[in-house]
Amino acid sequence: MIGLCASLASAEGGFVTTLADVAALAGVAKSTASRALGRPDLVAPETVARVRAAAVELGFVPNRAASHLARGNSGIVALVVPTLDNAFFTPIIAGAQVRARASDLQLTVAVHPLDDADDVVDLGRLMRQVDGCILVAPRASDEVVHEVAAFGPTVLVDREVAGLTSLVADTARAFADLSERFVASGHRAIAYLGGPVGSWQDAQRSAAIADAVGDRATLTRLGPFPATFAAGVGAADSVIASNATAVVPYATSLGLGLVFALRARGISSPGEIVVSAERLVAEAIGADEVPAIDVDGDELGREAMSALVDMLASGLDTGARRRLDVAVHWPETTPVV
Amino acid sequence: MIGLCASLASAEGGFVTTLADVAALAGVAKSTASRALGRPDLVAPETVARVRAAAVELGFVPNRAASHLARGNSGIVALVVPTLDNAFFTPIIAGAQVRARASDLQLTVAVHPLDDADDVVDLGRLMRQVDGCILVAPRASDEVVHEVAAFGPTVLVDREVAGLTSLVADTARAFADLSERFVASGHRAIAYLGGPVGSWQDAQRSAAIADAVGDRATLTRLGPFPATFAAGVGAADSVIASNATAVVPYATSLGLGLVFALRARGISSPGEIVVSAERLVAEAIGADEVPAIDVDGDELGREAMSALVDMLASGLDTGARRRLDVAVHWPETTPVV
DNA sequence: AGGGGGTTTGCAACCGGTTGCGCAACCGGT
DNA sequence: ACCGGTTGCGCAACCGGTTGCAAACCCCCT
Repeated sequence: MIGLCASLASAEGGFVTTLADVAALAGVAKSTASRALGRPDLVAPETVARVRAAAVELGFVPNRAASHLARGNSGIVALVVPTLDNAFFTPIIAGAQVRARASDLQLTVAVHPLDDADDVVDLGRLMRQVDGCILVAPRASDEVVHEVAAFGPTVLVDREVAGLTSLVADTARAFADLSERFVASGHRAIAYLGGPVGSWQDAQRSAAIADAVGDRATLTRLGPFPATFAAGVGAADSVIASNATAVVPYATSLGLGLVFALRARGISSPGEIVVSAERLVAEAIGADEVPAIDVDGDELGREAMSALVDMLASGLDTGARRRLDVAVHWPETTPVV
Repeated sequence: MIGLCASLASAEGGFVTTLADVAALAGVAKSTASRALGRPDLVAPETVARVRAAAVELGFVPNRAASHLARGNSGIVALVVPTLDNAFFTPIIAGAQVRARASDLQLTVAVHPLDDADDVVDLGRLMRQVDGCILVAPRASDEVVHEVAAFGPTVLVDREVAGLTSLVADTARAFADLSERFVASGHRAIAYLGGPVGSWQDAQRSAAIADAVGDRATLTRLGPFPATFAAGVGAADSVIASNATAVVPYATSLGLGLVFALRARGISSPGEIVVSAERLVAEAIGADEVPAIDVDGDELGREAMSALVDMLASGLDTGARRRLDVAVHWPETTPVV
């Protein structure tokens, strides 16, 4: 802890050791100590060793504020998510957090739906304070995304926009895979529960499924629906009306709601209607026989942060687009028509 | 954004304005400008106005690193949670985040189960870098909590330890309330699904329920259980064996698992067995007739951060314990025995 | 022996707010 | 008009790393 008032400082052991102390103990100049710790390649190995030993002995912890002031950066990166109420985002945060700490960066999580262009002003203020940003903005318009990205180094997550570096979970591919298998195991009527209006992923997934199914089965696209449990419950009737025997829901919560509502109507799932799910939910439902996808949100966050760190280190934004595989779990016991 | 390399800086409008610029424009010394902005009571009102105007005109954003360096603090507070996989913690994070930003503090979320004394060392390193800490450590031992708190200003959440400032949701009180009402509406066999070993809240809740029920009904305490869906499923048999007509589960996920398993066995809930729930889950189950509690995690986080901010500002740790009311939702339609 | 190139190290000037101290102007009171 | 007491403001010294620049030194080659 730093700079506490007396009553609080009492909890604190002793004084803060500075780089100057380390340098003194090692018998070198402050500058040499700094380089020995930060860029050892510029200093004689023997000196590096001495300085390191001194640092360890004194329990030296560099003062971030001083470092950032001198380097002219903030050491903070922002992670912008639309909401915390969706279980899809929290693992991303956790993953990004871990990777950020590994690179000694502070992560600041900003909750911003960004569905409204006004938010950009707010966000702009925040962005002036950070070195870079990971943007999870599934529903923002391309323009808004561009505006935000213009503030500085930005990595987009789960969404692609021309010219910007992005990292997406290839859920569309996984959904295509699922529908393909549904068709292959005899299903002739498939329904896709579409996601929220304007969702980039929804467009991708919808297209991928249509492509995969082709004319080998009828595909009913329902929606758009918000990614909520309630919406899933509400979708049950249209699903039944569609006569689909297999359903691929846009989101976890949507599917869970549907399964719930179907069961309430006496329709077993899996059984009469197979609803694909997300791995964790499949486990929760207690059903091993549910086809499921497994998006590794943690990896998504980690890799996005990696990309941002690289960007910050190299100083250039390659605009690269990367897609992460999404595992598909296809149980032996999946009902066949 | 600060300090970008050329290719990235291109995205950036112009130069960073410093306090010196503001001072120059206002025609005062840097020191006066600093005071005008930070401690207006020390400066002539007319001067304050001029400086403020200059600051606005130049779009001045103070450099945090410089400020922290000069003041000798870090502007960072840590929020330690045992895991992110539990929906109980995320609203706390969100609430704390909001309040922290309002006080211009960075929040760094550290995931630390703290069930192992070794973690303290890790955490110690982190704590040297921050101004204070909010600790959510439901299962850590009192000793470990004390050790962590010794690092600096600390606010405990959802747990009380002698001598430390804490803020808890009075779930125990709510649980007592629930059991009381169960008894009043005729239930004569009540079960409590206990939480994880060593949980402070579990001890509180268990005791509060026992106290509330007294000898007016039989109370079966089951557990300990981890706060997971699976554990809830697994608890179904013992619940049935207990002949309880009303169940109060320690945690949301535990109750959800139980309801699921009961339904799978053809036992309706609510109906034959009433399982109390958490408001959001009750909604999800689609059952308005479920007695539910409503812990405002957001408020918990917000108020905890408030307490920490006060502590930091005043410089003294009062060791105050505060309890937040937990709302109890008791539907008209709750089954009566 | 003299000179070139490379490495190692120290000096000192930053980075941009904050704050102790001192000077000056201004107050009402005698 | 003189004086102790405010009040308002500026000077300059910090806070603690970082880095450009140049000095000192090494090895090797001509």
